[in-house]
Amino acid sequence: MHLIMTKSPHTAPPLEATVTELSLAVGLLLRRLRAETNPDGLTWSQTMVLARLERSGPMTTADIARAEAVKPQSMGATLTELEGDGLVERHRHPSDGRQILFSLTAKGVEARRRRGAAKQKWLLEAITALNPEEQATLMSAVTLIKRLGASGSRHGEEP
Amino acid sequence: MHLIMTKSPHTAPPLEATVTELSLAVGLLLRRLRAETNPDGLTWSQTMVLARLERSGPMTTADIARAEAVKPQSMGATLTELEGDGLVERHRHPSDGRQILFSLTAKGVEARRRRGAAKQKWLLEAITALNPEEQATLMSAVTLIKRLGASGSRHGEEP
DNA sequence: TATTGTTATACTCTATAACTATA
DNA sequence: TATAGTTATAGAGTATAACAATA
Repeated sequence: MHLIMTKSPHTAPPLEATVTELSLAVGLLLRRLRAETNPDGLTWSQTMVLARLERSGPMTTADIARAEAVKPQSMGATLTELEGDGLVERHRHPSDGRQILFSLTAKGVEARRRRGAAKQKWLLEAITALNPEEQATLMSAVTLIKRLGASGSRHGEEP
Repeated sequence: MHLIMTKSPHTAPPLEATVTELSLAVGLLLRRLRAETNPDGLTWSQTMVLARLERSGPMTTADIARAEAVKPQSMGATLTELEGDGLVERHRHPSDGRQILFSLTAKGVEARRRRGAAKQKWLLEAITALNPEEQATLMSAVTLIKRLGASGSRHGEEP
């Protein structure tokens, strides 16, 4: 069991150190993920949206924006790119003419399948190299980080 | 103890799901952190560099770039901004005329102190709201995430 | 020749503001 | 009037490429 220790107990309450260390760690990992995203010419953000649609099924622009904690306009831009690449398609909402549902196309599903094999190999290997206890800790932490990411926000929760 | 379960056991090995879920969670949290960074007019990246210099002492451009997993040119831009704001200052390296050491100025130290109190209040509160076991899990995971972020890379390790 | 840093340029991601269409 | 989405513009954060100075 590894615990983060601040250099001296009097600097700050441990939880403040955790905020800083968590921020640094998350920033570092995300930059690594971003830097390596690209077997299909997809950016990291595009990949994340595809992953979410695959997992959650058809969603509206606003729904995806809420889940990813970005503004609808920003998500609209990403979806337009993905649509241009033929990876997602739009459908009219059955009862509300304003809303538009996005879902993966066959090509989008295929892109997800290919990625599963090739991408983020380094991260998969790094996680595989952890011992079982560490893997369990990481998986538990993922749910906690999601809660933190969704907490105290005007944003909606993730499904 | 919370475990992430994939919807059906046959979709993918659990560790692949962990890669995806970890990516989504980290992306979400980082967007929240980025969005809220700004009591002093500092951006998130600037804040992270100040935090690192505070923790590790004087570092060269290349050192910081390695630690943050960005290119030296990118870090150079960030450091130039911070220098322009009077938060960091440069010093000649004692033995190598090519290298430049950056350290916090008094104003930079003050900015860190003020931030400790005010910033990322929502995250500190969210972490405080976790139970002790969850907090311990999170702290353990921070060290794991740092290792993942540094793994398999041409980048150096973090101090 | 290899390394550290700088300058110039471009792309990704996201935000804010103003607008249109539907509820 | 409130909500979903679109269009236009801007800024932050990086990257790549080409260069200068030092080792």
